[in-house]
Amino acid sequence: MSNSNHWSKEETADFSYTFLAWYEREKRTLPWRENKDPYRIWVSEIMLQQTRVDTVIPYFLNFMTLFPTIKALAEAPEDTLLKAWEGLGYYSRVRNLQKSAIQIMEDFDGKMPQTAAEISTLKGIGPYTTGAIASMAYGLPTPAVDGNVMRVVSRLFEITDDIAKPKSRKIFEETMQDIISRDNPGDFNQAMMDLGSSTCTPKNPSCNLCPVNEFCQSYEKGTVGNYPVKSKKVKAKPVYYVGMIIKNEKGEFLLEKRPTEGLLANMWTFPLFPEEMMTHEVEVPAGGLHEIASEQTQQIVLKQLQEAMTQKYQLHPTFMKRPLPEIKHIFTHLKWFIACYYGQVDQVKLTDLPENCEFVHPENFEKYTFPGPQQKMLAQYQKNIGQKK
DNA sequence: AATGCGGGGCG
DNA sequence: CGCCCAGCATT
Repeated sequence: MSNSNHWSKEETADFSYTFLAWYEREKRTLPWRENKDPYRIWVSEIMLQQTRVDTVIPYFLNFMTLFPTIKALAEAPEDTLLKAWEGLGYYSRVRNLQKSAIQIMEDFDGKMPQTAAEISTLKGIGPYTTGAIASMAYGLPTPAVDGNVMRVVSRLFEITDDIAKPKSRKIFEETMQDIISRDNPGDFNQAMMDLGSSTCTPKNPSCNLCPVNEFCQSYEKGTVGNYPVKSKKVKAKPVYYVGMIIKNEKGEFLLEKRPTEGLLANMWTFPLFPEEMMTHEVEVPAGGLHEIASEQTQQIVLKQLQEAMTQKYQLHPTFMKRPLPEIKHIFTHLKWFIACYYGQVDQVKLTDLPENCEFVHPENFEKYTFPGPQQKMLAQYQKNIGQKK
């Protein structure tokens, strides 16, 4: 965890002085830095979300020509607006921008609200953008914590909180709250972001050129490379299954016990088959098996289901034509997608079932351990089929 | 806490 | 070419 006391008053003042002097010398000339017009700052900050400065500049200039005021933005026709954003991506940003402009016309008398609390009520403005506008336009000492700032601050104070976790943002906001310049919070925030993009870069930071390296704890210790701590979200690997929900004439369901080792060991599920076994002859839509449009393709899949059931269980179910909507279940390292087919069998001959399989009545399900995916399959069945007769 | 949104840069 | 990036809203 982070320490809560960072620098003495003197060190804090010393840092601000050095840092702001550097910013004054080195800051880039950008169209939205010409003045402190809150509208310009707002639009630029929205455009800069997930978008590089060089990309934003021409869009910003064009946007300001087309919609020079909040009122003009609020009244802009949808197609003109979208056209002005074309190519920037994340189009909900521009829709929210206009929603907020309308909100400002109606609730704030056409003037940008001037407190952090009010600014943050606007659509598309979260914690970062609130801090950016409040500090840059109104001189409020509000942190504006984005990825750059978390990186810089984590190195300055050797903060080990994982910046990939949403709740870590709070730690960095508190740290910024402690060190932000009360005299010039807007430039302080912008200096943080400039430093992060120019010098205190993710890879190969230019510490020897850094204006504040004498304040940097990780630089002093030679541990800059350890920061920020950022967990890689190990992408859960997708695995596709077909689930068989087989009911016999006594109302019992076929359950299968999983192997004694490995994932979900010894737990019970409806039989699961790797999807490829059913679909090696067909193309599966992105949304899963239940989105197969062609009757013919469905028939091929059904035929494969039949063969699989015969081979493994000596059962000959009558299947529904389409599977239930695909179920998702996320493990740490795997993401299961299961398309369940419901089928009925007449035969009650149990002798041919494999040893790890049983027909079980729902009354007795509580005696069996069901893992998450099985709970979801069961719920999906009950929702779609279990009710109706 | 996890996911979708859309481009661009990078290996 | 696929992988990763990162604020915000939504769920």
